[in-house]
Amino acid sequence: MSERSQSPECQIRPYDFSRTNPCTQVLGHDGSGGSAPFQLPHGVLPDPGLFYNKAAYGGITPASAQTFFAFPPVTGDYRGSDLQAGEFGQPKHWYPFAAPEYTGQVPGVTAATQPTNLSPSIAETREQIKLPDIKTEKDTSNDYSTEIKVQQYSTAPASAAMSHGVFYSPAWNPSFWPGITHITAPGSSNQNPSTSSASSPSMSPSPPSNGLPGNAFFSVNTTQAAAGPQAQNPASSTRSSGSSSGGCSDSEEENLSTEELELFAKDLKHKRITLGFTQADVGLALGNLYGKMFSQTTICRFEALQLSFKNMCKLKPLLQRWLNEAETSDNPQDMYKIERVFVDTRKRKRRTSLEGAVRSALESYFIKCPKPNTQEITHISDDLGLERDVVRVWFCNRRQKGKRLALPLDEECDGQYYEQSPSPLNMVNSPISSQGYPASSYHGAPPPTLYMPPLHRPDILKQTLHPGLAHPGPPLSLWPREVEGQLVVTQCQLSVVKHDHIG
DNA sequence: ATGCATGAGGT
DNA sequence: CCTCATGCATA
Repeated sequence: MSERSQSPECQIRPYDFSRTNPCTQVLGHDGSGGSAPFQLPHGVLPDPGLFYNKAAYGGITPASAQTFFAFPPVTGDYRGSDLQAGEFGQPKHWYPFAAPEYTGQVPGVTAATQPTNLSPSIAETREQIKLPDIKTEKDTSNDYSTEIKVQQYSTAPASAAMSHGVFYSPAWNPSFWPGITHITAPGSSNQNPSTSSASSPSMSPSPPSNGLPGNAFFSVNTTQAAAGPQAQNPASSTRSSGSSSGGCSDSEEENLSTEELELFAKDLKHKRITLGFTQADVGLALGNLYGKMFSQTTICRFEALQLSFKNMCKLKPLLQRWLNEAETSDNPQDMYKIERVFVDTRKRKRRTSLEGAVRSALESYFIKCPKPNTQEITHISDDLGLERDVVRVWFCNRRQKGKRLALPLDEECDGQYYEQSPSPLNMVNSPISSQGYPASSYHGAPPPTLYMPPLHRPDILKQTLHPGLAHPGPPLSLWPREVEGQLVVTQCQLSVVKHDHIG
């Protein structure tokens, strides 16, 4: 139970950065590098093994790197190949009534009824929910093809029914939020929007002993109406810088301040733990209560304030309600008694595990150019021996991460992303109103005009760059100049060059 | 807790 | 091809 063991506030604050300009630091390396600042990433990290003990990898030397992905255009769809095999991070049974497994233990829990002693039971539950690992990327390191043999968890043949996709409660359609207005759940139809919290059907209704929570959950859909109000569709949301109106239209709160969110997140975590729930439990509970479930990841990120402001606003109301109910309920357990959701059967691409050196290289590239164009991506991918898509996705994620971490809640550092800035190195002070938190407005934070590559946090930096690379040692790879003789004279590169001189 | 991935919705 | 929300898988 890792969860419960940690202190309510041991969470990390993603947004406490040092004022140091990472750019400067990093770039400083270039400068020090003198005339050879632009070595190719792999050149800079000749032997990953030196940095990481994972020598097992055999190191990704330029040479090996190329063969690293010898496989053909895997680009294809990873899914579909075995629609019915299923992915199995979790059991896929979903029973209209409680699933045997659950019922088995739930009763006990239900009977127990002591919020604080749920742990054991819950633990069990989770045990069951979680399934044995399936495979490790490392095992199959160079061979995607092998993945095809996938798992054969025979559980639910239901797969046929749904080609793929995650299934929320049967009655739910994914579109949930957008136009909740009047969805009618197959099973039930009693809506009572108004009393969202107090009357949540799933709260404690389920007969303690019998362990047939299923029913209770079905009615859940009703609540949906309640949860629905904020049916602002993500797309249209305006959340403009104003923040107040945009993202969260839920009747509950609109003018969430970063501070409020921060407090709430903390409160949530604390209470959640106190009540004996894990993040995953909460995610499931939300599904039971409001129809839309969330993963442990999301809950985790919420608590850690690692979601965009808009996203935080959107989720807060739900979590708030959950919290309210959880606190009031006699049987908080009911809230997490899950209705097992079908795990989608899509075949997900095997997660690429980027080796440390490669990651560092990417990081370096990122610093130089957070938004590489197609050509650049291609170059990078070639250079590192990665699939283009992997690189592309990496950058996407990197940017996203940057936004999440760089300016979450922390008033101080709002909006300075790389956002479009032609030259990240120019530290453009873009008024981005994209995903971050409402700028200033809240605490009159003076926006530091820094290029804030998400790495401005020492800790992050460290973890991202890895031990051996965090200091002015080996110049991190930078945009290669020897660009296979041509192309890539992009803004990014230009900026790099420019900066180079600076250094 | 976080890295990589997916997919919807937008240019 | 991007952003954004989100989640599986893994460290």
